[in-house]
Amino acid sequence: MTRRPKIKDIAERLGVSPATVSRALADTGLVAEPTLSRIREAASALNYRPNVSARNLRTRRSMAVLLVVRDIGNPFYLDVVKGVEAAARAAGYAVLMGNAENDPERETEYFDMLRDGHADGMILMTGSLPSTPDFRRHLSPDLPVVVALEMIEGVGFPHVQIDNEAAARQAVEHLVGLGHRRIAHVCGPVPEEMSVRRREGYRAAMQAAGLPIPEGYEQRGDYLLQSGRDACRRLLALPEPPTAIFLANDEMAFGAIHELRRMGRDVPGDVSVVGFDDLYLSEAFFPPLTTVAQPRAEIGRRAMGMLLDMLSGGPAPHDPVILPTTLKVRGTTAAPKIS
Amino acid sequence: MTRRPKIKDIAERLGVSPATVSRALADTGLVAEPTLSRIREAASALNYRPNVSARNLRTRRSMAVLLVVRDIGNPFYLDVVKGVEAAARAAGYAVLMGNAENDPERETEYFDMLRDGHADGMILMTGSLPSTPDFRRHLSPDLPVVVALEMIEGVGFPHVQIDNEAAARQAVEHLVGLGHRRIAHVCGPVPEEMSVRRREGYRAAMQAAGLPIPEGYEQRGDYLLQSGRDACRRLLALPEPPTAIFLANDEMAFGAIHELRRMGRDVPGDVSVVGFDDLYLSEAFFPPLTTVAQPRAEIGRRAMGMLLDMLSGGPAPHDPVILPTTLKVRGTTAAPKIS
DNA sequence: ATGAAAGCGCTAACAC
DNA sequence: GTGTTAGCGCTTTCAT
Repeated sequence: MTRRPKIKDIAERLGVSPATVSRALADTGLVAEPTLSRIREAASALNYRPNVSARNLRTRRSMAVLLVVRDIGNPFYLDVVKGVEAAARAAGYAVLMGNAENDPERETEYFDMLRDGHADGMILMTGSLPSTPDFRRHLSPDLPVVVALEMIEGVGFPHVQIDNEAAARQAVEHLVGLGHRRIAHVCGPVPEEMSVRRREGYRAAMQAAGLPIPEGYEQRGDYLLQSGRDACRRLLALPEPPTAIFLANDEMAFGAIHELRRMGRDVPGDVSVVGFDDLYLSEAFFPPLTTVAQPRAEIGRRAMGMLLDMLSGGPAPHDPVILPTTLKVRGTTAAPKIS
Repeated sequence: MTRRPKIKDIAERLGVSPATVSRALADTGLVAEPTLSRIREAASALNYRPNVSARNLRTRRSMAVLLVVRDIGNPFYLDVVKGVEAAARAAGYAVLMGNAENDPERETEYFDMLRDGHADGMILMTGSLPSTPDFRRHLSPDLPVVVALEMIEGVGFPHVQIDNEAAARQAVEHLVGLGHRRIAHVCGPVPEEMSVRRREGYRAAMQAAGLPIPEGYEQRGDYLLQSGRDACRRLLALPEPPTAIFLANDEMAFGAIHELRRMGRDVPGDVSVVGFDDLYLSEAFFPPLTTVAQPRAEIGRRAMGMLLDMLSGGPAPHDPVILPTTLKVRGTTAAPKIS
């Protein structure tokens, strides 16, 4: 036997029909005992494996899902991907990797992959959708798509996410609670929804505490290390520099801490720093970073769970699933010096 | 039109044969101009996309590759995955995610996925293979499999990797060059090949420098943060504690630095630390970590490139591809205090 | 409980 | 340059 065995081979060997072999191997419970065992043994002996293309063609399903992230190289996604993978695996689905790189054209391609049968469903972790009319025309809210981490408004896909605004607010309240009054914020690339929400949380907390947001206290970043550094430098150059900085993600927070240190400031002695995301190893930094943790693996699992429900004919949930965040108070925040 | 269009629909609409449509859409250059354009336009108007299951069944290829890592949650793989994804994408291949979790059974499943047509080839980044006789029996060296990062001996798969021993040796030589004589090592989970090689590099460098390796100077770790901490504590409890520690990866190095700081030791003032891998953000630590960088994205690209060559009928390269590493001298290493 | 037959949608021989 | 035909390997009516 040099050729890969197919169902027909087993069937002929055993003098049964291909249909029976298929039924036996699929555990349908429709095949009676003497035959069942013989088929299983023969399949095992021949080291038979069903051809997935043939099966997919026939069943019109691929038993695969497509996971599309903004940047596969960003550690931020590690746990989410892990959660998705685990849930998919448990349900017998394979996971295809999608890397959008913030490129609308690529995103379109992933939607195409969905349509052409590469995958049965898609989990989208990009903050936006291509805006070409051609794309919009073919967009339907009952595509098997779940949006996770990010928000995409106006297309009716189910979401699983956190309350970014409330979480940011909590982070700033922590600083306020420590006695800080001069608190600055470095936001992400507004007007992206996530960046806006985190900034809104900052503003809400400041207002609730009756604190002003002086000119220059809101700096714009892009979630990368260098932008944290740059924003920090600008903040320290202010006539009244802040005693605390809340940055919209951990990576920028590391950049800021670096810059502070380079300029001879102690963290948290001179300036407190709070991040957002609780990256892998954020706790291992020195000092360990105070930050907002989101349940990333759980987000991945839930997103996959929702997708699986939709794929098995369930209705697309209309309300977004909001998962709780945790403020991790660690070593980069302290009371301000008496001034 | 409510149903998904198929080739036949286009063919009938245009009064040509399905074969012609297929050829036109596949850019075979076999269809002449009046027809060609009409077909393209019709396909575009109908928003036609070929069904991949049908195509895969017919062509006996899936145009997908399987990427299997030890732990998808480990940041170590980020750039490798990115490199693989980029190369695969450029060649028109999709990437399926495999997460072995050090479980031989799972690994077997991924080999099965290869056989059953889920993917045309596989990139393996696990250090070992299942050892069950059943698995070994069906193992052939001309499976389209490339091993990256790790080494798997005795099965004849092509490899792309770094010279772990030479790289480790270089790291230790750096410490020797700074004047250190009491240099300890925290290795990975020996007897895994990678851990062994890095340890051999340490030993070779010590021997070449005429330095002894006192009892207890070789500690065993498991590449995780906590084991770096623990090993460090044991090293400091030695009668003659080391002035420098070379750890087999960055994560353990962070653990060690943490522990050193907790015990009031300055890095690099009291103890120098060198890691291995140059993790994402290792440079952002304080002090920035001195470590060995390997060209991870390039490893991914090359592995994928080799796999593509094999898939297009090229011979499996017999000699492993060895990519160069770089010692990144940063802030955690300095000359020892005069003692 | 099993078999016969059809067909999923595509591409590749082979004709013309 | 285009059409005809067959068939990839499987699952699923429908019949018995």
